[in-house]
Amino acid sequence: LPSHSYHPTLTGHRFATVLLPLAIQKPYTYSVPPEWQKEISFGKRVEVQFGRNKIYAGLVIELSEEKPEGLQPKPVLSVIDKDPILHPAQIKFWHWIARYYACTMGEIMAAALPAGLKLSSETLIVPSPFFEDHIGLLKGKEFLVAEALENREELSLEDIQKILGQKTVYPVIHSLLEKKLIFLKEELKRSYKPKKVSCVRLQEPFRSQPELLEEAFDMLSRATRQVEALMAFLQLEKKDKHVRKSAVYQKAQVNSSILKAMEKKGIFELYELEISRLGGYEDELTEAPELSEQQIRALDEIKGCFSEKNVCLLHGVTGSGKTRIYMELIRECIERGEQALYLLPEIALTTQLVNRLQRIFGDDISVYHSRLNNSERVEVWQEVAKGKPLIMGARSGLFLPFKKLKLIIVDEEHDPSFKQYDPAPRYHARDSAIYLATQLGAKVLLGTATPSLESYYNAKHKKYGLVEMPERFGGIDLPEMIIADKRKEAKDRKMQSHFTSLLIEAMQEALNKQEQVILFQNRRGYAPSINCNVCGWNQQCINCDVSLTYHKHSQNMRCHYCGYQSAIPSECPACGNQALHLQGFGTEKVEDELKIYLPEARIARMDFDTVRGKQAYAKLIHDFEERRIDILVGTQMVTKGLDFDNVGIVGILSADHLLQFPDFRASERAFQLITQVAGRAGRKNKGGKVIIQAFNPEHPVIQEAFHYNFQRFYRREIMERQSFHYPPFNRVITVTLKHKKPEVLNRAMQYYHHLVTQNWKPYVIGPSLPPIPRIRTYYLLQILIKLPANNQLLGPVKKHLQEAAVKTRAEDGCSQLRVSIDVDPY
DNA sequence: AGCACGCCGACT
DNA sequence: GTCGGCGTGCTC
Repeated sequence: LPSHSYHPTLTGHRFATVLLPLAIQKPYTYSVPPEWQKEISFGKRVEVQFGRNKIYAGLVIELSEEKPEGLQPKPVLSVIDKDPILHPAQIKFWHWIARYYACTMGEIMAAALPAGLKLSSETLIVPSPFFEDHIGLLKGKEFLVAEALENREELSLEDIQKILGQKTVYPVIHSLLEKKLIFLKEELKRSYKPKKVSCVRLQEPFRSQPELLEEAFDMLSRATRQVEALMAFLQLEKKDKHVRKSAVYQKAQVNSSILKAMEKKGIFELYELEISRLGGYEDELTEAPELSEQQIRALDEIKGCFSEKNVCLLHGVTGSGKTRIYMELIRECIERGEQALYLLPEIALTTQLVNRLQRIFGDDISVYHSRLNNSERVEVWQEVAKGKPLIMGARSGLFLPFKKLKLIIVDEEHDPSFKQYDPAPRYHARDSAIYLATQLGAKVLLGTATPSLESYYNAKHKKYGLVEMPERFGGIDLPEMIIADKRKEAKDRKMQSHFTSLLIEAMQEALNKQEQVILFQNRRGYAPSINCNVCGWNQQCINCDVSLTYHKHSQNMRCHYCGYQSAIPSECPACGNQALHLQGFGTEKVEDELKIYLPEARIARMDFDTVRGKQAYAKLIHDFEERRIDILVGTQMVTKGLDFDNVGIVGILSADHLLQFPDFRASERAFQLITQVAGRAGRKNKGGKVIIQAFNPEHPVIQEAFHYNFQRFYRREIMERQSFHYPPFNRVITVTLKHKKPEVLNRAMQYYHHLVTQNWKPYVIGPSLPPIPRIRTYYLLQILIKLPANNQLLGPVKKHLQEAAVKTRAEDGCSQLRVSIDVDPY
């Protein structure tokens, strides 16, 4: 056939592959009606029907001319977005995550898009024109529904469930539909609405010809209030392009009827202005402080390294001023007209650091984290798409629709919260950032005082650049480390409950000098369990295989895995013994007992329980900054990125606990936590001290942290990893199967294991019971896959693991089985 | 995630 | 008999 055409033909895309905001395996294909073919494009959302009546906003990820075989595509109902909400690069990134982390595109869509962009319809029932004539004839449940409909105009399925007091509502609805008394209505819920304010401006000709205003004043000569309103407006207009109605009300003491009257006279015009929900930065901007010599050198080295490599690891001790270096790189990035992403562990975002950068970059920053509401997230999304220069975000910030992202900073690179555990996608933001950057031609800076073993290994082996900053900013010494031997003090009877005399005395001394104290204990609640010392009973959670933690403050027992709560047992239900005793200690107990030993100190606690409220975290930090708190007791929260001037003592109450996790990363975590929490001491003033309490002070990790000897820690730990075939030498994948019935789970695991070992026997370890074998009423079993790093088999293995999951679920009785695959389960 | 359909035990 | 709960399969 000739390639030219004699008649104009439709050149649009005729079929669209659409991702739906649902937990389903694959995308679906829809046809594109002619009227939408010009409008539709990659990355826009479309309104589509899925199933019998539901309507969703799906995302177009592919367009084609060919009709797919064996499908009868439904038509796209409309194109929702004027501009794409994503660029092709993002979808390419999603595809990579789906492959690498063995998850579905739908799961990524769920994680990536803010809720406000994931729309689905709600089914509503409304009365038909025949409704009135026939209600009289109805009886029973149909009558109840009809009666409610008479008063309410429309009912949701949930309403009907409530009216009938039962879950199944379809039989009743079908019967009413058949009798043609009702209609079903499906509408996409618009969850995001721009925020608007009412404004006032002059009507023409006054707006463009202010000299004519004389006439306006003449016209109003007898209406004094209106004259006042006009004068107020003219003053306000000098300061602000858009004058708000409310501002005029306030300034001229007038109300809406006056403005309406002036609108009729042709003077004012009222209009709605879309405004942002994201508060702008209002304070003065300041210059970043001078760079130190060390910082200048480090900056040079980083830039040198970026000329050859995409990734650079910045290893700088706590307080060396890494943030100042980020600022410089970000500034240069913004000056080139590019975008930068600053990734942080969630908890570090709500605080000091954001303010610090805002003082430099002002409104060039948007912040993206879990405390934003849905509308705010959509607005950040839109700002990023428009080219906002700097985004500070938690891990999900990676998914924002950047236009020209050229720099990603992963601060606190070692932090475990960069890895998402549940639900899928179980991705690591640091590793994903490196892929994304490579794809976009961007650079990645990993910053930390305690590099992860993987990153340091990669740097040592020249995969990443490596820049070291061994000194603190301003030549301040690293805080002095002191180990308090709990075993020895216990023997000498010098311990006061969980405090060594060394720690108590040091705290007392700090308080005398008006210095502040941070205490770290890695457990919340009062005591991790209550035990019977006769028969050994302790109270377990009804949903999980863990003991309940005693919370003194709220006077109950709680499960830290599912949130289950119960009363405090007064006696042992097994043997009737009334002398139950508390085992172990958490932050509540530390706080409580401090009040006894240091009664004059002002003590506050910072853990999951005290910072649940929206502002609680910020308030605690502020109070500590303002020195309204002397001693801050907390969990990991106190280790993350806090920067206080006046901390004289940091105490680690039980270093041994940190080493007890049943995980190959326990040592790494312990070293990082001790070093990080120690880094909170003496940041501005000299002479900060860190007191590490331990029963086993000789433990190599405690010794290495004590000597600030990262190198020795690294050498020892990397050898262990090598000899036990752990990362970075081997790749690890865990597969966890979950089911409510243990017998079904056992059978399913047997089959799954059988399928996997058929092909990959040498790499499979297990099945085994995980450390907590039952969580939230689900029984768990897992297998471990270990493969040499860079192994060609990695791809096929992951694919097979996914296929085996589908096959196992297809077995009799296994449809409720849940399979989670976790690649690099750090 | 819904929604339909089929199976099965509990009750009018 | 039939109502309602639950498991299973399918949706372009």
